Amino acid sequence: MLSLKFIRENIDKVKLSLQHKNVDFDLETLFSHDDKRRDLIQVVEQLKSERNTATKVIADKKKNGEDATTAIEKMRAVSEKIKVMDQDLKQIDDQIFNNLLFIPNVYHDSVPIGQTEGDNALVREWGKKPQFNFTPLSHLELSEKYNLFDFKRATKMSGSGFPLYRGMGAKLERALINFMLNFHVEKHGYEELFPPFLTTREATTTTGQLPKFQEDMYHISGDDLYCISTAEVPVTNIHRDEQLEEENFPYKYTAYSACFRREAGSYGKDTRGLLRLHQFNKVEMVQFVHPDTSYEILETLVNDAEDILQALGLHYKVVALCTGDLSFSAAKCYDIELWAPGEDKYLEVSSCSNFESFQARRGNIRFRRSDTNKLDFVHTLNGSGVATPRLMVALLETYQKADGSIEIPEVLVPFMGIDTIK
RNA sequence: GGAGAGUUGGCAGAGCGGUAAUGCAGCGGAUUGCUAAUCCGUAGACCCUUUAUAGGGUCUCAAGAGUUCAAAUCUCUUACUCUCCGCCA
Repeated sequence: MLSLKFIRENIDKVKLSLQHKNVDFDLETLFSHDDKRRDLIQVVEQLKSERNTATKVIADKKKNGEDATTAIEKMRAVSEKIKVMDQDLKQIDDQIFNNLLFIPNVYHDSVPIGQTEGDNALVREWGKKPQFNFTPLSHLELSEKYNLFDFKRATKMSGSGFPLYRGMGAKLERALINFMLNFHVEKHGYEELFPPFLTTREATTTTGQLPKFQEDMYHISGDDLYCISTAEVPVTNIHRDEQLEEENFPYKYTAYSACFRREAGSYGKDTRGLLRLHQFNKVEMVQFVHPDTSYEILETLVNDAEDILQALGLHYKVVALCTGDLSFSAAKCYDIELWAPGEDKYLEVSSCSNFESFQARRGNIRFRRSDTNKLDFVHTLNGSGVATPRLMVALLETYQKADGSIEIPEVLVPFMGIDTIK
């Protein structure tokens, strides 16, 4: 969420961001609500001030055994007025707050301008596309061979879009999760968390999934809980309504979670196998940092995700999202795309974003600045490190051999106990 | 699911209709050869005035609603915490 003050002071920036994110929003109405609110506050506070003085007078009179009836009668009318005005004020406050929740974050100056995916900027590539002296199979064909995934039977359980991993497929999935968690903890200094997978409406609003993207979330109506679409939701809320210590920056957390997405509106896109799912596994990194350093840290966060892919020896590219492709809450975002030889395309496996104070404001996550001694909002960052389904696809397709076997990358062998699937 | 107790400032803890004691910690200041001790100040959100410094006001005792001239205090609803019982991987 942006503050009204920020919006008023950076109106051009906000308008541009609305335009690039294709959001239709009436700022003028918002401002007029705010003006009305200020007027109301002035009047009602004047009345309250009167009441507070009168109340002391009444108390004194009663103490001295004098008659206070006239004063009480007078205050009765004032109190009635205050009551009505307070209700009006609350209504307008709610209205303003609810409007603010629908304004997207503004983008950072370094974000490339553009409308669609095609306008994203290539930042760097690592490794090369592997060469095969045979036609590489897709992950689905490999799965058929080794019975790694069972989509057909999964349908009996949950309908389409929910993967069932079997045998070596299940073990490899577990190995990937364990490998990534260990890596971030041991090599990158994150604290490991294992969070709840259902979150409250309030927690889900902090990170920006609600209220705007309600239709993308699975919702448990009986308890008003939401199935998390990423571990970002519970993990970011670990410090909601807290004041963090400046000397402890950056706060670094990594967490595995299952992720649930309804993917409303994307039917028919990438429906093959593991490419787009309603439930998948992901290891996430979340950081709470000092505002002055958040953009430097974003770079290191991307590197942390890249380290995983380098350790696994997979070719990828890093892309800076353009203004039009940027998500609602992000000020800047890098995507990492893995090469999948069997699919013959790059697959997005990670998004690393700086949200600046957008989420911190919604979740009231602050710290006291030593330079000004004032409270300020922290910056939050998060990145996938990384999502497993497409990682699994790229891995299987990259490491397949001419004899039909699949090599296990060295770093995963301790977790798998074997070095080849055959 | 049932019964009971509780939720007050960073922490501890009083107040139970007249508008938040006190202690500890942190921070700032004073004093002081140094340290310690002592003393003073000390929150946040919002609104107004002001070029600024600064000043004034309103609100905040888990959240919301109600009673009242006046609510931390009384009533109702909700959330959370603890204890016991039941159920349960």
